[in-house]
Amino acid sequence: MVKYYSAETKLYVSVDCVIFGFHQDALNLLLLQRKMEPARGRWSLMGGFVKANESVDDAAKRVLAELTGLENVYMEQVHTFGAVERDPGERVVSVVYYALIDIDAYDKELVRSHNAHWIKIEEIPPLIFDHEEMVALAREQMKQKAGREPIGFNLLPELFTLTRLQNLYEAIYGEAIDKRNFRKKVAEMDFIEKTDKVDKVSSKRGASLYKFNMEAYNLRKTKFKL
Amino acid sequence: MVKYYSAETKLYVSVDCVIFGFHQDALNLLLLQRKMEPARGRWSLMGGFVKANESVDDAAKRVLAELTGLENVYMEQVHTFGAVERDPGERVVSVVYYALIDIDAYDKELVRSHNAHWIKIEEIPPLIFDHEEMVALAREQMKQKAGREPIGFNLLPELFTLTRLQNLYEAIYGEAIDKRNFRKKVAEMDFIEKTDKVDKVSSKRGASLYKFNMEAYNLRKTKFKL
DNA sequence: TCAAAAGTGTTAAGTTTACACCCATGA
DNA sequence: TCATGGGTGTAAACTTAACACTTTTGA
Repeated sequence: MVKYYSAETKLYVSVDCVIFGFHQDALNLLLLQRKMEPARGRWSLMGGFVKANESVDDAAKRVLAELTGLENVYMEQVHTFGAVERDPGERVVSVVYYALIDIDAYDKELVRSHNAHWIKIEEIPPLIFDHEEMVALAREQMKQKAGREPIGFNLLPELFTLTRLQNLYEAIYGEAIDKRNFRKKVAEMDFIEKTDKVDKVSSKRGASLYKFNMEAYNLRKTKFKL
Repeated sequence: MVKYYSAETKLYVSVDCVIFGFHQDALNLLLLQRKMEPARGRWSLMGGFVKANESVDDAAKRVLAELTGLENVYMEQVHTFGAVERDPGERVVSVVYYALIDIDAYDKELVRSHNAHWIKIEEIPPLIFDHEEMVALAREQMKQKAGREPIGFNLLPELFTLTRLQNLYEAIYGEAIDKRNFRKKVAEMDFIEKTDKVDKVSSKRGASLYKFNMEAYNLRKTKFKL
């Protein structure tokens, strides 16, 4: 291969993942205590370096899979952090992604072996480097997107009650939502389908279980707004 | 310095700039015909490599200044493109930014010397690599942001008529706007200030010139929506 | 005198918000 | 039987959209 750019500098490129889960009516992040230098023992996002033969997106998927064992997870690129001194070890440019996962479906052994823990988003400890800024940006972007596109369902199991869906959106927005107004909107979105199954765990009376029908959503290019 | 990451691969990191201008009631992009390999002679965005001692943001500012002579330009990071084969020369990860500039205020000699030209956004020729995708993303992001924050003024000179401002937003949205509704909204934003100056160029009758008062906007944290 | 752009209010439609009670069930 | 969460409709406030004519002036 011809080397056109040989006069230029190469840099380390990493990915960092802001991994959202929904647990006990609160958003949680999967954070880990570093087992490597620099900053051993301190809290950080899950990250890793981009390799020569993989795309940046693939690196993010790989890093997420290394931690959770999950594939085909909903991920979005958030922002690239490129300050010279952001990593006190060496110069690293980091591309941040967020991932939305169903908190009941991941490889718990793998997560434990990485020294990772789910932490409520309001109780996040100080993070290394610029990771707090990454979290803040990812959270804001996820919030915006969740209001306009049906990505929140990635945080729920396939079947969910309307109360659970409402609690999810309350956690995302950080504010209470009126129950009747919320259900009115959901009722207008016919790709949020009522099943004939009933959840008897969360209440005595039982609540209908719903599911999100992605095909129906894509087909009719329906409006989404929650 | 301790080399923590020496087992990892380094990559070329570049920045590419989608440079918007507003000319003849249309959005324009500043594009150049490459004078270097690979893809010599074909149209592309202005780009450059990130150096070891500069942040990625600074690289974008430098690259923009190299082409236009302008500093303190409004810029936003858009997205990072990281496919392995995106640049057929060598592996390059590119961070894309957009810039909004007043099309009357730039160094025309510098632009000419780079073989760059303003091209109406509806008449953009085929671009190299993934640059068309970069333009599409930048345009969409700029459009979203322009509706919620007062960034459009960066595309205008300090003084402008309301008709010109409306034409700008029509170009950004790609659709006509009702004149009375538009002026009603503008009138409610007291940080868009009427001056006692009048523009006699665009009409015989003369139109009042307005200016955007950034301090007033920041101070009152006013709502913006156009 | 007329062409060309500036400027100006009102009404209808649609969207968003606020709000309170009955229902079904298991403990 | 009662405590708990499930489920339901309406009216007011606000926002957005549609729409047409008069004014000024230089050519």
